[in-house]
Amino acid sequence: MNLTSLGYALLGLLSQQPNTGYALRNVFELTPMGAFSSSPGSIYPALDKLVKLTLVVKNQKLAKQKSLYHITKLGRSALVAWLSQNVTVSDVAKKPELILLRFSFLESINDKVLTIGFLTSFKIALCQHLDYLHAFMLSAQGNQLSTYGRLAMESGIEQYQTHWKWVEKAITEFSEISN
Amino acid sequence: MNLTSLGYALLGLLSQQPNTGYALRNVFELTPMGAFSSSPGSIYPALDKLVKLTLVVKNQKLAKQKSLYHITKLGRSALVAWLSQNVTVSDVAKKPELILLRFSFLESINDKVLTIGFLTSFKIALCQHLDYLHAFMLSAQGNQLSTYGRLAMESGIEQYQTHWKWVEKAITEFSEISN
DNA sequence: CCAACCATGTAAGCTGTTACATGATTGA
DNA sequence: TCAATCATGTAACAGCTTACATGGTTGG
Repeated sequence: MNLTSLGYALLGLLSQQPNTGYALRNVFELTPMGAFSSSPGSIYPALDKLVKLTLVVKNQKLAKQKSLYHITKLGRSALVAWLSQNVTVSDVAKKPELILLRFSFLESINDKVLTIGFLTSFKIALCQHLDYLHAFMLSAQGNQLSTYGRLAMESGIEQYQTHWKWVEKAITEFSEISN
Repeated sequence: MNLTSLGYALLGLLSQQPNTGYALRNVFELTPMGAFSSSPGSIYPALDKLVKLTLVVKNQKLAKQKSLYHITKLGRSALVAWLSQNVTVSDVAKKPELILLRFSFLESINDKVLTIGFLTSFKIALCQHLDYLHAFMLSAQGNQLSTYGRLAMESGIEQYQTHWKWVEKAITEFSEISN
């Protein structure tokens, strides 16, 4: 059951509450989730695909020409499967923005142990990737970097360090929450 | 002359030195530029397109079955046009990773004024986007965030703040460099 | 000589983009 | 009533992914 990022984003939003296609478009249009496309040409076909896979159902209950999408049990389990995967070094290196999206959808499951496990895997992957970046800086290729290249590398490293501090803070917050 | 991110990435790498398709693949495979696909099915068609647009030329000088790509004057001017654009809020919100890529390619031009202008536009766009995110947190939607949503938002804000500190540092470094 | 790697290419299929198109509802 | 916005769709096209395919070169 492999969906695209957009498919999972829609599934995650529908796990929070049933919604119309138009309202989902507005989430991408008007909130900080703006990295996803809000064009009808992407949203409606993506929703159609979720319906075809029976991960969501389409209810025509509202005013004509307006339909609500609900997540199904199968959809919820597909979402949980996606959210439960440990964060890998590849996730950190290639699609860091998806990690925070997955984290925010973990709210729908609201399982303290699962959340802390997720954050811990994120932390480990960050450590590994930071090790790789530091090693790269010390390698032959790293040594011949110009001012531009060095500054760009430093920017990347600072970003991951910021993530690392955040993850520490987040783990602490969840560890302190009553079960 | 609108290329995809991959097209610009290849053009930028070729502005540094002529290279083979295979070597370019290895850049995406083996260095921190790993967010781009290194598969032959993406690289070779993208290079073909650059050749068709006469932004690069293909030289069969080396051992048979191995060919070098060189950037042309037209290619260099297309790259400069891309790099010279001011960073917008939309760039910051939707594709932050491209901003640092563009910065690192500014090395090929090596123009202090242009570089500082680029960094300044980045800084301004960051300020605007941070204002937007803070306003969102204080809005009705921001106030009803759960622990998960709030932490995810904080992560985003911290990332942009880290960029802001980096940009301040980078501007200072370039301002101090002898002309 | 054989495995591993170098080096390039192509074809099928899916996704997303852009642009266009339609009709309903709401507020001035 | 008229414009703006709500709400959904579709068709053409470009791009990337995956998988497959081919042949050259190098080192043990």
